[in-house]
Amino acid sequence: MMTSEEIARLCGVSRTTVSRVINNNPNVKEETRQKILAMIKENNYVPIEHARRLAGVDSNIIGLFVLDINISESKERVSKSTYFSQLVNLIIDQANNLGFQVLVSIITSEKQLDEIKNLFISRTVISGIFIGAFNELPQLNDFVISQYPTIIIDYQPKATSNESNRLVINMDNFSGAYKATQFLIKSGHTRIGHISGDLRKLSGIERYEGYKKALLDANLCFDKSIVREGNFLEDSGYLLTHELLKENITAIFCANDVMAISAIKAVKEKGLNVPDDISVIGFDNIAIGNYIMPALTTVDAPLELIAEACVDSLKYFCKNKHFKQKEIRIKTNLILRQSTKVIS
Amino acid sequence: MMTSEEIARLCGVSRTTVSRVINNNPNVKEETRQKILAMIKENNYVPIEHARRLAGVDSNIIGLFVLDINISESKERVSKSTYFSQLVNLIIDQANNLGFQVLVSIITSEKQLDEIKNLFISRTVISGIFIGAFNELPQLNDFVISQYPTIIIDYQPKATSNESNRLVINMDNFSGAYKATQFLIKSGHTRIGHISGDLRKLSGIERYEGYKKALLDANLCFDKSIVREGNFLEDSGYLLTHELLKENITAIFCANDVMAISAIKAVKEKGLNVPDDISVIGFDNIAIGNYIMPALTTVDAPLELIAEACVDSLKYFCKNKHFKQKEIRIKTNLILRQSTKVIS
DNA sequence: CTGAAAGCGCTAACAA
DNA sequence: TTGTTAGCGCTTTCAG
Repeated sequence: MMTSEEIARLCGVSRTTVSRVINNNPNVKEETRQKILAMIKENNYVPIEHARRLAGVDSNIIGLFVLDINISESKERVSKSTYFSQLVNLIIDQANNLGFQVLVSIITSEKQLDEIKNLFISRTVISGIFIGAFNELPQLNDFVISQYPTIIIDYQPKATSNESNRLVINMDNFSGAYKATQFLIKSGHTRIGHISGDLRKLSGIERYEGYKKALLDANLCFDKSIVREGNFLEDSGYLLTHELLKENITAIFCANDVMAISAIKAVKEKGLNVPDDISVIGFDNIAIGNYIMPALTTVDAPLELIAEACVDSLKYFCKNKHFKQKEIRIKTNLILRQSTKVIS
Repeated sequence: MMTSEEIARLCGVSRTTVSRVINNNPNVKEETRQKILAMIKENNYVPIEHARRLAGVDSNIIGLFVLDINISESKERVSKSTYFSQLVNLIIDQANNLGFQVLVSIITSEKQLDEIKNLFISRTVISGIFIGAFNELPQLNDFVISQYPTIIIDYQPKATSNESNRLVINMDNFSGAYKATQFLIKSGHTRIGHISGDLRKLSGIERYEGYKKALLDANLCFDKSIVREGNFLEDSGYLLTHELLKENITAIFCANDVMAISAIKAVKEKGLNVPDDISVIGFDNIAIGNYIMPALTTVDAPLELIAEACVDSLKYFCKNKHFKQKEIRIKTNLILRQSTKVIS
């Protein structure tokens, strides 16, 4: 096996010098450096990570933890949803671009959550990104998020302890939902139903709040009987729409696109038309939304920006040992397509 | 910082004994073991991974590599597709369940591919799973797949060198496509278009082959003018369907669901109806396919089984230092829904 | 059943 | 500019 010792011998220098070259230490004669570099390349030498880490070099592995505990009695998993999958991929991609490796874990039980903690303590990862947490976060061990640099996506922190190594990144759910609802109101709708997301999650809560506020600001009464609590997954959109259609509504604001798409199916099954009879609007702007009929009006919530913010912030943290800010909000935009319509 | 030394001191034993407990070595008096275990728990002690690795304990990190080089001139990424995202998630989930950690990397350039190689050499990962490779695999460095235990999904290996540490896992694309096409034929269709997947990938090739064979077996002529080469992504399904509709066809077999869904949109835009005018059938059985109108007839290609096969095989490899088999084929099943129809 | 000692491959003072 | 030396925290022979 190739070691730095071996490279050193081959070059007639000491291991230290080889180490200097590897770590870009300037105190090496250019000629020596080139010679060593060549030898390294020739022998396909790569230092054993564990040895470097043990000797004090920081790991470049960040943990990406998808919390997916007990979403419902069923075996449905948010981690399988388009939305989460995409976000995971985007974060990995961004991280790889900035020189991080990403260890992804899907947490489906308390036991697994403990193992996550160990990833930090054992220094397998240097920091972590959490997604999918319930806002109460009863599950997430405070120990971890207080001791290690941590980013939480879609979460409203409670305590204010030790904030310098914790960052929260959120969509601007409230104003996105507000804009969506307001748009429906401006289009003449007054009976606007809402299928919420999981209300244990910040995005679910805030989108619901935005919907309510828009209603109130327009002097429309907020009628709880045309609101249903969904869970961001296909079947809830489908089933709850069937319920909602009994309530004399002309529009539905769904807390995400997946539910909106299945809402459209439910509407059609009822013999009604989207958008002629019922307007439907989603949230997220997933790719397929533009490829269904009618194309889905939605709120663009760019996951790329979340991924970027994550990784940039982590990079910043590595340099400065603290995050630049406590919270980042990502702007959302209404995307008008064909699933909504002006009514008289 | 807590170390095994410290635990040892606290318990009045040597590090060796603590190490034995951690590694489940039976040669420890039960009483001593319990005492140490308690102390470990009390102090939240977890051994530093790097130190263990350096001392010879195998890593439990497997690499999951999504090859996503240059799919087309555009910036589209297969790694963002529902299909890949899901597969990635499923593999992670399975792996976590069997005690592996998963390091995911998305490879978008030759440079990144080199870095992958380093992950093996530096012993960051002990083995790797590759998905998204072009069948020619000009990019994938043979060095890696010949030296390290490697699983490749959706790939037809050429060489037969060093097979004991390489496993290929594939869907039964051919028979799935065959069944789909045959079903359309039995439903009375004779002019059946095909929108293929990326023909640089095995799944693209084999689904195309299955389509052809079914046609030939039914004595229908294979007409290249009603075949279009797609790329498994939304827009190709959409655009190519518009082309295909000029060709006097009554059915389209799309190489995956995402293209099938956008094909349906294209058909509707043309003022035609699915399935009355045009039958559409997909492949993959993604979740949303059941929630569009009409619900998509498709070929179920269960990613869970691939994920399971992957991780089980890896587990087996860890024990026996070789894979149990060279190739695994996952069965596919036709799922009949509403996007296809019998014609006279 | 337990401990002493050596060593995994690397980095980082400190000296030269 | 380079080398010597001493660890990093753990596992693992080998003795006892």
